[in-house]
Amino acid sequence: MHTSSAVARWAGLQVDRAAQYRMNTNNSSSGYLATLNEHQAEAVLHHGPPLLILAGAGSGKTRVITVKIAHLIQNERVEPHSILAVTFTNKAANEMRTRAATIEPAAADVFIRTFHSFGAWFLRRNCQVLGMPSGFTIYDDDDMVSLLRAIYPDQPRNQLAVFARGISRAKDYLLTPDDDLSVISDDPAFTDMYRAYETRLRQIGNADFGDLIALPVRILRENPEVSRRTRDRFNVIMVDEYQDSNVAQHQLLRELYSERSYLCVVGDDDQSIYRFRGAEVRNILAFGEDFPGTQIVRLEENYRSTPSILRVASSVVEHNTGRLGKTLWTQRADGPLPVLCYLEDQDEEAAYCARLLAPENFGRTAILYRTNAQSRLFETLFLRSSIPYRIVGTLRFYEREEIKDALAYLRLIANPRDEVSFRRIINKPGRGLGDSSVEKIVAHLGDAEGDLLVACRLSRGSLGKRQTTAAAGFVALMNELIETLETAALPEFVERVVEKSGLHYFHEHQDEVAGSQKLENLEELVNASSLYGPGRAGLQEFLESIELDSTRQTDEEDDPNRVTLITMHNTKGLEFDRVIITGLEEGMFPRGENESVDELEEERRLFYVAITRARDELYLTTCTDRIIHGRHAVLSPSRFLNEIPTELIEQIGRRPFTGRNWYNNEGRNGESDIDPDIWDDYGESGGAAVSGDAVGNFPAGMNVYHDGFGTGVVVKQEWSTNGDEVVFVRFETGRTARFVPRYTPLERISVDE
DNA sequence: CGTTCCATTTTTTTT
DNA sequence: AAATGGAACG
Repeated sequence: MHTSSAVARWAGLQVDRAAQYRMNTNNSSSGYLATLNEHQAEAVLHHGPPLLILAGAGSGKTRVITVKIAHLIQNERVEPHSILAVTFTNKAANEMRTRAATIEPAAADVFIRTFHSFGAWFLRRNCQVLGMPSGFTIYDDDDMVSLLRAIYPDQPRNQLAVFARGISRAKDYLLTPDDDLSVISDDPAFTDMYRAYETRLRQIGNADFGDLIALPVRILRENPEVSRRTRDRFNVIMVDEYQDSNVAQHQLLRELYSERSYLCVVGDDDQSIYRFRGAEVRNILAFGEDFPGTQIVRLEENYRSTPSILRVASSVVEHNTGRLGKTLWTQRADGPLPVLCYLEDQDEEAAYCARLLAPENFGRTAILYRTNAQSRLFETLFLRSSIPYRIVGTLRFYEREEIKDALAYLRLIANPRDEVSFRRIINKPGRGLGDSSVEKIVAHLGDAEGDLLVACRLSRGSLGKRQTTAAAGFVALMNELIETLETAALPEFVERVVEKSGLHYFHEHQDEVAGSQKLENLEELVNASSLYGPGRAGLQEFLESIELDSTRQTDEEDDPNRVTLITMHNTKGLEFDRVIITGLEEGMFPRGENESVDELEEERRLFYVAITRARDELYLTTCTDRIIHGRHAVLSPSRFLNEIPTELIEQIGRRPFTGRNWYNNEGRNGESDIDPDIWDDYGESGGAAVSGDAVGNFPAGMNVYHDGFGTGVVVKQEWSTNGDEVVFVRFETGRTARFVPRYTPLERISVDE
């Protein structure tokens, strides 16, 4: 599914051929080379100075990397375990592992990791030099906010989330609280908060995502011995999707690289879509400056898409400035023109997608959207119409409440200083230890060397009688569980945690009341732990695997004949026969109103990535009306659609008037949207305010019907400067809209009370 | 202390 | 629509 059929066929072919070579000759990858084009072969055979492969979409870069790995092992006699291959996503790492091992079994020993997973591995074995315990667990974004909340209980959550993002961003750029942070935040409080956060996190002994990169860089810079050992360990370093690396990752690479090692990075500046988390396209544009002597190979032949699809992709991305510029070409025959369909609303969009689906193409089709929330409607409809689907990524199994609760118990057992986890579960299920008790306990952390269980014991004097008993009970529970950890197998232990913590009982009850399936989810967590060994080591591995990859890993009933629902970001590196890109409306995609040129270009690159996932067929959909935050919103087609020459696509349905709509016309000063809050005020005042004495066809208070919005009541009526009657209607849906009845089909209705 | 209800708000993408 | 946070109440 991840692999193109062409590539899969090719890889399969190579296995046989490789086997023959191993039997007859003395290991040679010349067979692979025969199937590569000139530039791909050049990239595979290249050695010596650093290599930058500029690989366009679908140009077979994964093939190049995996063949190169095989080539290095077979012909260059490089030890597999001294090869480090870095990717950005777990999915990409898994795929690379599989494909490399298919070509060359010895590649199973190649160190293939995501940047963060490599950082975690490195940190576990070297964090002692920072005085940090190796039993750390990894805090995600949520945990960062929780930690900040523990420090600043009075700050609203979303405010702290802004600071948490700032801290993440600072770490992406290797900035500490001692550095000039004005590029990150202009809030004068930011530096102090960052400093306080760092201090607390170090006390707890855990690491956040940023630390997984930043701390290794620091260790490598400050410890020549560790640095030497690490550089000796990896003779070959390869990095995929380099356009999405951030400054910290770039610096980490510099620390890992030495004159004696071979470095090869692959990337495409047109596919940089992670600027929001610190990715610097500059890393690839100026790669040669940081790694002198760098040679460049370009891969521009596309093996994936039809020319019709590539033309659309190019027409879009050409609107970006500041790109290296490349022209993709293909030998494929022209396919059908991509289709652009104008639809009324999101329900019609889902229905349209459903109509495009048939059992023979379920597995060949992917539906793409900008935000995870957009998957809902498709899910609902597909469930009803029995269309099999799978959702990639969004199913954050480990982010569900009950799972996070159970994980918090596990984490607190793994690290008794984990304050965030402690706060999460100390009173869950309820044991009569509320906020005030928690603060009293936490106040003893100083004397307890940060150990929360010790703090619980120390706080005996300051707590009330009932609370003291509750705290003692909690400590006893934890100690009992710790004992279990040392004696039982991991799943047995996890099951005991779920049971003894009271979560099982609590959710058993909740499930009955709410009809939820939380108990089932908890059981799945127990199952997931069965892959890991016993004791602290096993628990730690289990937790790390979850922390670094929050998507559900169980490849359950892996029926390949299912429609794929996926965010555009998640499609990176994937390809599908048929791709439907949905939600192409201003405000949805590109997202936001007043974004900078840079942000807009990033969205455009995302569109480019999405388009280039398609092999044979491409569909684009855009809606006039969409419910956002529970309210109707009138949207115009994405500006990206205007960038596609009309002769390159087939258009279905009617294109709404550009920029505005028939029921939201005029638009003063070019602004077609009117602040709905203004209308709400009229609604509150009973719709009495009518300027002037003239009575039109739709006076305030009249009940009306509109085809798109249903029934509503006129809350205000006035006359425009050119004499047209203008009415404001508040619909039952809660939405208020402005109409000029002369242009708008608006019906007067009577209402039977 | 803990629950419930009401008002308010909502950057989205991922490691 | 969903999730948060405050206020009010038991």
